[in-house]
Amino acid sequence: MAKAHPSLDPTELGAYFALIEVSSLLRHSVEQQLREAGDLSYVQFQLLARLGDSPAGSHRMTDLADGVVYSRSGLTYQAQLLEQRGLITRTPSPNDERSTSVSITEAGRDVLTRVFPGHIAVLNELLFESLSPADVSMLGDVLGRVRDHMRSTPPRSAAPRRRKTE
Amino acid sequence: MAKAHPSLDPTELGAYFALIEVSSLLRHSVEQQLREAGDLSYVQFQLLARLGDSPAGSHRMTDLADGVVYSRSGLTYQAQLLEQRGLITRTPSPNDERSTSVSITEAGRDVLTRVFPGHIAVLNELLFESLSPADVSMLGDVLGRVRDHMRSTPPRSAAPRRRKTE
DNA sequence: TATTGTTATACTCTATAACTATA
DNA sequence: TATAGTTATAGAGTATAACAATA
Repeated sequence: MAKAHPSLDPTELGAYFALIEVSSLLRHSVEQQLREAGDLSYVQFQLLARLGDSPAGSHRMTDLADGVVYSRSGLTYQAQLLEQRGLITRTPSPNDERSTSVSITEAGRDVLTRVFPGHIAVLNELLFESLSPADVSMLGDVLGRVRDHMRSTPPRSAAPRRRKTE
Repeated sequence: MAKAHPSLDPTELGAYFALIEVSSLLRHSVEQQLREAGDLSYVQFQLLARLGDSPAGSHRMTDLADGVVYSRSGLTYQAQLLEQRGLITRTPSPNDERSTSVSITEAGRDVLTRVFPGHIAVLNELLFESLSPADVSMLGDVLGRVRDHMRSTPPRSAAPRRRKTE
């Protein structure tokens, strides 16, 4: 809920600005690296990484859209691009014919492998270099809590899709 | 898979993922609010807010581009939109005829005033509600340090990112 | 009827390069 | 020559709504 009179104290303002600025700069650098190293947009990278992390190497479209904060049509668009490049495959799900099962291919894994080192290098350079292990730990803890809170808060405006438990 | 590469420990990975996810979700909600409340993109809001914060209510284009992490042409585009709506004015700088001085108008301040409450409400709802004052303080401190570090490294002008010293 | 996903479409945003003008 | 800014352009990405197919 919102406070009675909306205002932020300087500490909150500072945290907000820092968060926005850091994430913008980081995102920008990372996107550049991904584009150069593997001709991937950040969303495409996220999709591949998520599939690569999955034990089965596959997910349903809806699960992917949920994880990446996307409209389903946007996800379809990105999936088409990845499929055209042979980095993923899409097949109807056996259990539920409505669903599409998305799987990462060997070529997809290769691209991930090619892209990871530079990706990590950017993160180390920009994000972790100026932080102590304790800083990193706290950051993950605090932001993790925020994320859980955000995920549990239903979006205020039209979002007719429900999230399913994995 | 290659394993001789620098990798991230689970803590770092968690912090990174949380940062990306939180900033994405926050950005998404904030953009929606700004669009609904004042028909502003986030960049336009940033520009107006920056001008509104300035004592003189004006800045040079270059300073604005610097602050918002933008290409100059992108800034020109956004400034045109804001000027068409009468929210800012652009005039040649007196001292240096090459420069353009951008000023916020009364209408621009009105839009900011109209948009702020909802903006802050979203921040409170999504970001601050799940955090203690100490968390907020720590977040601002740590991310502030990261930002300073990022800012002190060469901007994303041209040079492709390399791991090794040049 | 509700859900999953695709398509059609229209639009916003962003970056690069060429350009003008001032310093 | 270098800097400040604009323009022209072109492409990528996104969301909305209509649609088809399955549950």
